[in-house]
Formats: sequence, structure tokens, C-alpha cells
Amino acid sequence: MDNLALPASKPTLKRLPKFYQYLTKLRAAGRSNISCTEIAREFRLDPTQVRKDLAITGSVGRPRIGFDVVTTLKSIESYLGWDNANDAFLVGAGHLGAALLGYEGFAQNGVNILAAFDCDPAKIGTTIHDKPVYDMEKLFDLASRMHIQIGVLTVPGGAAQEVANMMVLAGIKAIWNLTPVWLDVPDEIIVENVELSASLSVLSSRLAEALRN
Amino acid sequence: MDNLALPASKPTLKRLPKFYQYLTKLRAAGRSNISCTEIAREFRLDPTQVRKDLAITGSVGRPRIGFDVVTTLKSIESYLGWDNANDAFLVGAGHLGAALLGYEGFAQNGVNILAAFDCDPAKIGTTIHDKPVYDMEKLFDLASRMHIQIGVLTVPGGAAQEVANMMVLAGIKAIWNLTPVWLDVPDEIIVENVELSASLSVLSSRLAEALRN
DNA sequence: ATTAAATCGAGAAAGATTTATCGATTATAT
DNA sequence: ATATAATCGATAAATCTTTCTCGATTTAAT
Repeated sequence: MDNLALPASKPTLKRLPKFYQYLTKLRAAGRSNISCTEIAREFRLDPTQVRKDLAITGSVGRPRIGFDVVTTLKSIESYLGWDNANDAFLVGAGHLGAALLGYEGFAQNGVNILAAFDCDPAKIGTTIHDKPVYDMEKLFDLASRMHIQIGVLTVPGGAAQEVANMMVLAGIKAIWNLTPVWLDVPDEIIVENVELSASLSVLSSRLAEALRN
Repeated sequence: MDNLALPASKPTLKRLPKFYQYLTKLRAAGRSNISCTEIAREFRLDPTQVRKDLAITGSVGRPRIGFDVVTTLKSIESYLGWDNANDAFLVGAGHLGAALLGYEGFAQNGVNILAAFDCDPAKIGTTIHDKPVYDMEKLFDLASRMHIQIGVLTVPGGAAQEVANMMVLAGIKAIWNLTPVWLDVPDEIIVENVELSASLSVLSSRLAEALRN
């Protein structure tokens, strides 16, 4: 398992999980192989694009046959690092946090949420979707002692930077940021922003434009 | 109000709301103007990029002074169509749906959620964050009669396509899709996908790569 | 066995986005 | 008043991403 792993562009990284999900469905339906052409049709992409994306994961296809479904699933899993999951803490057990605690996508994406943290006494000590909710105060201590690598940030915007700082101090390497706040963290910390506001804005302005014409 | 509105690229459309949020903070702090250089520093972007983005909205700056905060906020609002909000229905009042019903970002982004729909009898008839929850059965009827333009999709993946079809039939023009499912809808329907899974996957694979080195 | 059709992989071309360059403008300091 | 430094706007260059082209490969049909 040498894992030379070519670097993929962000767009590629975003398409691969979609292919994965689609391939999973195919496997369940008993399909043993699939062509790039067909995957491309499903997602309205260019077949070459799909081929290039899959090539990065190390998958190889055969003319007239396509790609083996099971092998390709394994290639994607391995390329994306889903085969050895990283432990994560979630901070902010509000509605969004609770939604994410019940999100089955974590396990599938190589992320293993161990616990949630909040400062609301009503939530501390309870469990949400079987995950314990601890006092915010314990975050630093637990995260550093358990060598947690990923932090999921679902606190209100006002607290985001402060919590992020704490995560960094506690040794967390990557932050999945679901707040609308741009986080100021050291360069070596990986931050992925889920910009709900930005996405909504794209929708609303595209609609506004469509309605003008 | 001629609104010739130059078309913006998607990246631009995603950056503008960030600038907006930042400018809002500046306004609250009493700042009257800001340079592209400073905005760029805040978001680690190229100053020219920021200038181009703002230029699209019609904002003009002055050398040595920068952009007027209040005027620029107005330009962005107007460019993104936030000044005349579109009505929306949300379908799927689970945790994620509930989180979004309480999300103050909608109003700010030109989207006005009027109601939620669900098929769970325990939820039907209640309100969540002051929004009524109606029976799914009523979606088509209400959406078509009220000329709802935006649908927010937070149902489980398995129901996504079916609900999307119903939205389209009811005359909805734009779908904000928070399910991991790729929706097959007519070309003229605007779909914005919030790919939680994809975003998480980017995080986890970037972390996997960082840990390899 | 031969032909035809589908698909692959590699590389070139096109398109989109970001970054760099440069002259013009304007507040601030001398 | 003049010089200086910051910033703007426009254009050009560079980079990144997607799409196109084409020869090679492989199954299925004749």
C-alpha cells in the first residue's frame, strides 16, 4: 500500500463522493461494471472528466466494459482516506449540530464523531443520537488528551473564532466550519467551510437573474 | 433602477456574501470606508480579485480611500437581489430542516420561508421557529396557488427526487438541495446543491494527505 | 475471422478564474 | 506647493479546470 496519491483539485474531490454514492447504488443493484459515459450522463458531466477523476484514485477501466464497480469503490475509499477514520469532536449542539450528530455521512466519509460539546446546562450530560454532550469547559482537556484531529464547528457565529482558537490549541488539525464566519487560524490548520449563506446567495441571485430575463 | 447586472461567476457569487458580512461588521464598528487591500487580507485573497468582484456589483472605489462601506453594502444587496425577497417552502422538518427554519440567514439572503412541510403526523400542525408545519399532501396545492418560487429540500435522500418532482410540477423555479442526491429536473429549474458530504470529504482527504507528509 | 460499436487513456485545445502589471488618482506628510 | 505612498481600474499573463480529439483496445455481431 504505497499510496503515492496524486493531488486532486477541489472540484475532483467534490465529485468523487458523488460517484461513490452512485456506485454504491449500482453495487446494491447488482451491477458489476459501469462506463464513464454512463456516470457522466447521470451527473451531466463530460465523460473525460469522469475518467480523469477516477484515474486520480488509481482506478483503471477497460474499453467496452468500463470500470469494475467494487474495485472502483475501494479505490475511491482508499484515495479519500475513508479507510482509516479520524476521530472528531463537534462543538455546538444546537439544531444544526444535532442534525449532524445524526448524519450517517460521517462514518462513510472517514470521520468518527466521538462526542459533542455545548455550554447549555440543559444539554450537558444528555446524549444526542447516542453521542454524549459534554461541557464546553472540557473541550480543551479531552481534545488534547485524546489527540482528536477533527473539529466540527456548529456554534453561533459570535463564538466561532474563540472556539476555533481553542481547537487549535488543543491540537486539532482540521476544522469543518459550518458557521458563516471566516476563521483566522494558522496556515497548517485545514479549514473546510460549508458556506450555507453563500450557497443560498448563489441560488437567490441566479433566480433573480432568471426572473429578469 | 435599470439593473443591467453583469453576470458573475459562481466563485464571485460565493465571495460577495462574505464581503457583505464583513462590511456589516465594519459598519457596526463605525468604519465609513475600506480598501480592497484590507478586505483581501481578511479573506486571504488577491486585492485585484476583490476589486473585480465589487466592480461587478457596480461599486466604485476611490484611490487612497477605498470603498464606501454603506454604499457598497447597498450595491451588493441590490446585485444579489436581496432587496426583493422570494417566497420559499421548506420540505422535510427533521433536525436539519428545523435548524434551517431558525437560520437568520434566509431573510438576509433574499429568501422568505413561509412554511415547512413534513409527513410525520407528530410534526404536522405544530410550528418550528414560528413557521407552521403542514402536511406534505398540501405542498402541491399551496405552492402552486401561492406561486412559491423557491423550495428548500431537507428530506431523507430516498424521498428527494420525488419531492423535487412535486416542487417542479407546482411551479417552483429554484431548489436549494441539502440532500446528497443529484436531482434530475428540467434544465430551466435552478438547483443549488449544498454538498455536506462532498465538503466533509474534501476535509477528510486533505487531512489524510497532510498526515501522509 | 472480420467488422462494427463502445469505451478507454493520453494529450491538445478551449474556457474560466486568479494573479500580476502599470498608469492614473488622491489623501497625507513634508 | 510638492513629493510620497496607497489604492484604484483596466489590461495582460498565468494558472487551473473542463472539454475535445484521436488512436488503441476490447466485446458483440455478422
